[in-house]
Amino acid sequence: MKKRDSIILTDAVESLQDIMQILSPTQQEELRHCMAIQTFKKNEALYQEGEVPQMLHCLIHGKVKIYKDGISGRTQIIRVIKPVEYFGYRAHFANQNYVTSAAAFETSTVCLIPIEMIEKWIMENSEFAMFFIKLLAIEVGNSDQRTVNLTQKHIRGRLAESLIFLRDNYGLEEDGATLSIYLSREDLANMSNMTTSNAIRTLSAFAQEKIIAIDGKKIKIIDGESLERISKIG
Amino acid sequence: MKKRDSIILTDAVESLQDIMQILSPTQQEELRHCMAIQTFKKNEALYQEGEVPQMLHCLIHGKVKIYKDGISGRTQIIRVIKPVEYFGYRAHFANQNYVTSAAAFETSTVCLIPIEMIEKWIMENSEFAMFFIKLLAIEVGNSDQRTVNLTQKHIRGRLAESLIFLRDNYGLEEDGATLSIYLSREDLANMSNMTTSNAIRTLSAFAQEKIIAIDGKKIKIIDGESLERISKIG
DNA sequence: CGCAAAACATGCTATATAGCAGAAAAAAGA
DNA sequence: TCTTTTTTCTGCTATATAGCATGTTTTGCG
Repeated sequence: MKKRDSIILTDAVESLQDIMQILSPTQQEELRHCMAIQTFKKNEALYQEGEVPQMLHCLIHGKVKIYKDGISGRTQIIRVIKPVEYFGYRAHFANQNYVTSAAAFETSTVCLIPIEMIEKWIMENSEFAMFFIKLLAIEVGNSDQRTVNLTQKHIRGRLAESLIFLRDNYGLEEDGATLSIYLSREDLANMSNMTTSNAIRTLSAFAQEKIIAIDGKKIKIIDGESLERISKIG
Repeated sequence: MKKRDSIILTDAVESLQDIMQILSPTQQEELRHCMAIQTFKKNEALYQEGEVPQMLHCLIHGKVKIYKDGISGRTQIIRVIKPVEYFGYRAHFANQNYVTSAAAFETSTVCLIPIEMIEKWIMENSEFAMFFIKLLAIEVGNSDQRTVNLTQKHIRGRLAESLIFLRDNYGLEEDGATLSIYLSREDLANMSNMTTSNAIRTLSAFAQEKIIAIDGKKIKIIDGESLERISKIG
């Protein structure tokens, strides 16, 4: 058990290369001492809307969704996380409680770092500060783009876009065509701002048009160009 | 002319208090030397999607919209700026060209600061860095909330929300009821993710229900509570 | 393994919102 | 001031998408 933990920790430290490189030797040492590893099962919540943000999260293994529960039981998936990405720190810097929730799509390993330490290093280390400015700046741009896509594109365009995004973000399996993430129709709907029925229907339509092939939750992209075209024209 | 300019400059320096306070005396001096003032007429563009970001903008007087042109001629107003707020810097830190455009709702005075100077001061001054981390962190939260509101609320809810937002952001006139910003129905529609026709129709409906009173572009909020309720339930 | 629960599929209906046309009013410009 | 252009308004129609019901398949669990 002890051995297994330390292997995971070594793993984690390796994953944190991007910020490790920026930190000073002293800060690196501090990080090694304050970080913790936690594993979440499929569908388990990492944090929930309303809670006080205390940890910066860094995804080491697995897949995570960030979502908001909205009007009348509808959920919007705001962002999906892949290794190695940072999340769960924004609310702290905005002096807010979490306004989103996070849950694991599948078994996921997360490295947790106390947010006060992050803040401390930001104040000590301007490159470290710039690292987070960059992350946030990119995120604002993505969020604005998402707003326009979700509001202006039609159902087919939105679903096509989600499929393309999943391909580009999580990649494909060895066959070079099957999405390497297996989402429920509901999750796909919640990413694409539509009802589950419509996600099912539209997915079937794409399959009938030979743009994709579906085998349960497995989705194979057959005609990526058509998908791009559908996504682009809306 | 020279005198008028310097009065405006003094004005601007006063408006920049929040960042002036954070900067060191040397940096303050640098800021005074590199800043410029520019005035934009109603509907004039401050910058456009695709351009290279070179200046941080700070609105001194007036009202500005940040928007994105989307599918088939539709426009989404992403954010509206009031004095004294900073904008136009995000793209630089994300290493992108502008992905949004900015234009003046009405005659507006803007203070322009070279973005390289901002970056320099961020690297020199951790409090200054933290200032921008906070701005961006708040902006990501707003953007995520906007996504859910625009996608999940119905037309009445979205318009009600826009009206409330305009009241809270730009305030009311002396009568304590009239919005102090006069927007076209089209701008109102572009804020609320609907067609101009529907903005007009829904506005008329609100007027008929005695929730607001309309006199051309003047909008008077009569029943703020109803508006809040309509906005909340979607 | 067998059962219950969840997820998926399909068809039908209801409805919110877009789109368009034509007129009136307001604003801009000459 | 008169003319032209833009904006606002109203009504009608078209359509995209939600909502619901029902059956089937898959998944999870005791």
